[in-house]
Amino acid sequence: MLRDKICPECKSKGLVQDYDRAEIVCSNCGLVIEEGILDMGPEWRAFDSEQRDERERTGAPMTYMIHDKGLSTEIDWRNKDVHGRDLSPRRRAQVYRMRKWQSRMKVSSSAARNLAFALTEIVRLSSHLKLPKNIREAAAVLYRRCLEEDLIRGRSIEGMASACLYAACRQCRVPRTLDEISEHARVEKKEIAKDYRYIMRELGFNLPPTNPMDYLPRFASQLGVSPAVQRKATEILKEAIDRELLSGRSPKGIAAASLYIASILEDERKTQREVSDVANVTEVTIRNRYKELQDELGLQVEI
DNA sequence: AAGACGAAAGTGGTTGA
DNA sequence: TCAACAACTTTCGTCTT
Repeated sequence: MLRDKICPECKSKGLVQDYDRAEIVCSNCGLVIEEGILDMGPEWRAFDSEQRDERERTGAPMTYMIHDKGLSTEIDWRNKDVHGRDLSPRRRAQVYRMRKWQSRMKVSSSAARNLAFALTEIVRLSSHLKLPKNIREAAAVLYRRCLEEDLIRGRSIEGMASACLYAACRQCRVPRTLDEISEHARVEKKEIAKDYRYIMRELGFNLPPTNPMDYLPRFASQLGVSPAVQRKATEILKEAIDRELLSGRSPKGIAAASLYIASILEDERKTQREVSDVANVTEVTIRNRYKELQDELGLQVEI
């Protein structure tokens, strides 16, 4: 399937995985398409068929997606042997013990599988979103807690993993919007939001609403404005927070509006369109917010 | 021509019965 | 579960630079 992909640079087919350097590269022009891929192959090498037989254990690694893969042992619940005869008391006690251990093993190994799968999803997402390591760690810790509290059952691992990452971003005050997360996630925004609320409720977390301030640095750099504008926007935001103008408004919109005003005040005017693009809100929202800010803070912004 | 403006209708999420 | 509601979006015509 990889070979059918077309290199965006030279338009030729033939992408290959370079496992030693964990990259997907074009065999024609050498363009690195993706870094940090995972090697799904066996970790040993065989130089002839004898070695292969010797080293092969249970075949190729199984996918984490499918529970069990039929590899685990089943112990019948009836106290009969293969001929249908009753077991001796001694034998029966043994079977009881085996059953008990069997079920314990199953629980722990399925939890481990679940965790392994969730962690790869968290790693995948956070590398797409270019999130720092500490956020990944925080998300992983959160997910482990969800597993311990048995919150995953009945929900999709992908959804819960994405929700944990979203929560970790907010905890660490490096907010990514739900839109940004769901753009790369394998589940819909709706589900992530639902799972997020669920996790917060069940774990007794009480994260404050996102502070518009946390969006400023990212928006400012995407907009390409000077630090002066960012500083000005911060001032405006502080003032707005003091006057409690934020309640009920989307943090993105407020962050965008303050940047817009700041850009005008600092003579680095950006259009509403440009600002709305980086913040992913409409121009109308920016207009409404900046009107409010202007009125309430008594700023005279000459257009 | 591009940007800003604002009205009006539509959308998705929250809240409270 | 449903309706009411506020915030936000979409769309579009008009005004300003």
